[in-house]
Amino acid sequence: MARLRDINRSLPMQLLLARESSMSLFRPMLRSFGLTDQQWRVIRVLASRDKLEAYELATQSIILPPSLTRILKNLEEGGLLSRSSDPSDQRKVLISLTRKGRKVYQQVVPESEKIYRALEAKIGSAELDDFLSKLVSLNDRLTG
Amino acid sequence: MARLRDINRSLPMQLLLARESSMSLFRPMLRSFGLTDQQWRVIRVLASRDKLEAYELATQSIILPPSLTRILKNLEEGGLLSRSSDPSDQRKVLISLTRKGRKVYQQVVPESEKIYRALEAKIGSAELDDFLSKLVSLNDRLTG
DNA sequence: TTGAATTATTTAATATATTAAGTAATATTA
DNA sequence: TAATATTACTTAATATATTAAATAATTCAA
Repeated sequence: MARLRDINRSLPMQLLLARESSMSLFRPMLRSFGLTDQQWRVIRVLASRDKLEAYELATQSIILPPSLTRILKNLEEGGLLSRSSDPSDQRKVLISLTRKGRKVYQQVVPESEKIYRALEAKIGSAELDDFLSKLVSLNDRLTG
Repeated sequence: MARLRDINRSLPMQLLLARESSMSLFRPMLRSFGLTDQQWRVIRVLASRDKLEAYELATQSIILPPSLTRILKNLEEGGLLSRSSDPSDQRKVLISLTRKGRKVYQQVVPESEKIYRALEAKIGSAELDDFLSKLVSLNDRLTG
C-alpha cells in the first residue's frame, strides 16, 4: 500500500510548523497593540514606503487581493492608513500610513526586535543567519 | 527613526513565503480531488493511524481545535472519515478514515509524490535534504 | 476610433484562523 | 464524596484565505 512521505520529510509541513512556531512568539505582543498578523504585515511593508499600490502591497505582505481589501478597510477605519487613487491610472489605489499608523509602527518595532533577539538566542545567532540565507535562496528558486 | 529588520532578514516572513510558494505547487492537484489544504493534512495524518483522538489530530495536522471541528464535520459529511467516542473517556472523540477516505488518500499519494519530485528537481535533491534537516532541527528547538 | 482584451480592485460565497466562552466528562482535593 | 479544577471538545464572533465572478479603467487591435 503506497504511503506518503513521513511528515518530517515534507517540506510544506515543516515550513508550516516553523512558521507557526516562530509567529507564536510575536503574536501576543501584536495582539497587545490590537493588531492581527496580517495587519502588521501590511503596516511593516508600508512603513518603508511613501505610497504603494494595492497589488504591490498584497504581494509584499503575502496576502491575496480579496483579503487585502477587507484588511485595508479595517485599518482605514482604525485611522492607521489612508487610500487615494492614482491620478495617472484611476484603477489603482495608492495606500499610505497615516501619522497614527507610523506611530503604531514605531511602538511595535522595539518590541518586535526584542522578541527577535530572544529567538536568535534560542536558535543561535550564527545558525539562524545561516538558515535564513538558505531559506532566502530556497525562496528565490521557488518563486523565480 | 527606528526601523524593523528588512523582510528578507525576517524568519517568520521568509517561512511564510516559502510555505506559500511550495504549497502552491500542490494546491491545484488537491483541488482537483475536491480537497482543501487542511482537509488533506487531516487525511494524511489519519492515514498512518487506526484511530486518533481529536486533540492529537489537531496538533499533528497543525490545525487549532475550533477549526478542526468544522473540518471534521465537512469530511464526515463527505463520507471520508467517521467519529466515535472513546469508551474509556467519553470526552474524547476518536476519528478514523472510512474506506472511502483511505481510497482518496491512495489516489492522492502518487500525484503528491510526483509533484514532490518536481520540487526536488527544482531545488536539487541534496540541497533539499540538507535544508529539510536544518528545518526539522529548527523546529525541534522552537517547539521543544 | 470603437469594440475586444487586459488590468486593478472589489464583491460574493465558502472554508479556515483566532480568541473567548460554553458544555460535558473526568480528575482532584478538602 | 461533594465541591472544585481540569480536560476535551464545541459554539460563537470576528478576521482572513481561497476561488470565481463582477466592475471599472485602461490598453490594444482591426
